Amino acid sequence: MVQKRSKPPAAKPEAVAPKRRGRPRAYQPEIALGKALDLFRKDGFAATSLDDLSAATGMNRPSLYGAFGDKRELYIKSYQRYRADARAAMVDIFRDQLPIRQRLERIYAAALDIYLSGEAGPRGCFTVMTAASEAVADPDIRKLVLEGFSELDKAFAACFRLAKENGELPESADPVVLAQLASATIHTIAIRARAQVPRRELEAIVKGALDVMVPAKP
Amino acid sequence: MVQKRSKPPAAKPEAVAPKRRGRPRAYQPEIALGKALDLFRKDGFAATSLDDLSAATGMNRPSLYGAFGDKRELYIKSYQRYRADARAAMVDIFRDQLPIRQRLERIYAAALDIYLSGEAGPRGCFTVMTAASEAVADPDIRKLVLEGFSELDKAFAACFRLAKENGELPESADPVVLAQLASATIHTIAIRARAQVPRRELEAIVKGALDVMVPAKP
DNA sequence: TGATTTTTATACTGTTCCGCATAATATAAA
DNA sequence: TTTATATTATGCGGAACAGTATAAAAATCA
Repeated sequence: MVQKRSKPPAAKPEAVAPKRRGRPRAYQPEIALGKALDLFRKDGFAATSLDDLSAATGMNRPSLYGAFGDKRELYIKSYQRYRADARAAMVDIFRDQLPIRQRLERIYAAALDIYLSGEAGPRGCFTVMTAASEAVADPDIRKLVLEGFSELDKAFAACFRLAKENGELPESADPVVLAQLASATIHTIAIRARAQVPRRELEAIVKGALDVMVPAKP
Repeated sequence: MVQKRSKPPAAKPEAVAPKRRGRPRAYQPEIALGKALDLFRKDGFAATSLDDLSAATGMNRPSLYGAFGDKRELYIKSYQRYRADARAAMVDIFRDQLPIRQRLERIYAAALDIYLSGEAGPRGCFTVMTAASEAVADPDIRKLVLEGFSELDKAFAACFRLAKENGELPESADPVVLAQLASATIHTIAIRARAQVPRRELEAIVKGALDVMVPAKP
């Protein structure tokens, strides 16, 4: 692929009106992908049919194929969108300068918001759902899921490492071990959320875990 | 249902040869249920067809229906069998008198044996899998899953309570909070196992969690 | 032997599924 | 206008699916 097309003189970076050639799209890819993600999060891969996806996105099946590929590719793109959304919801918390306890509290609150959202009941964590289903037989999907786990572990470890440098944690604290506990807490509330354990109980689990991981401030 | 049948004088408790009336069964229900469980654990409810189940159990579909009911009932019976098996694998560990650290080590080792078993790769925890899929839309199944979570939480809490009584834990230790952490550790290794994280890494997670939950013995 | 009972074996029904082929439609370029 | 292009709309085809109806088989009982 040397030239993008024939004309566009490689000038403006696709400003506002790309002036596409044929019949205009009747859908917005980002919105449609969001709808697909909603469905997949609710019902999982196997129980979500292309007809369901077609109805939810407002796109008919050929358009779905044209835009996203087959069902598996759409699932993968939905999952990547989920990860991007989750990252976006967390990035401020990881960037702001905060005491470790507060930072963790905000992370878990944001996680619970994600896990408990959904019109037809809480939907849990899509990474966990995918690990429990498609990741077993599909190596590509498995790789993404492992990335998801690893990303979270590393983010938590960075938090604890920073807190230790700031003297918020005892010298004996091991950031990696604490990060694994923090991830485990994420996983347990994600799973329980999906079984419709009420938010109050999940918050109690988080509080108990925090009291063990970081010194509570009285 | 007043009388069981017509003849059997309510004497012997079904010794060995019940002398059933019609054509003898070509299958053993317990073995068939085990095969069904194996399949469900591997592929989940939606991705397991009755043809698959028929092939795995050696029973044709009408026999499956006669013995276990429809697919959903078979899934529920498989899940209950899973719980019974898991309980049986753990009961000794909970009964024996052991230092808390050793007891937990044995529990996690047994759990990993369950989660990592499977000819076609590790299959994780069926309770977690079910929570992630069927428990959302099916209240009966959800109830079973919540029971499963609760049973584990309570068993762990009993362990920690006993350890505290024995002076193995500081007075400040909260058995319920520790139990939630212990369950969280179960959940995280169950999920990661399903994504084929190697046993060594899972054991490292367990060790880290144990070092936080109970004093390591040097 | 013949009747009864229980299970197995075969095959059918209607539905749902995924993916695609074909045709219609709406835009830009010539 | 005409042509080229990109999308939408309709619907087909073959496979897989869950559940069941019907008939054959294998045992006990009379």
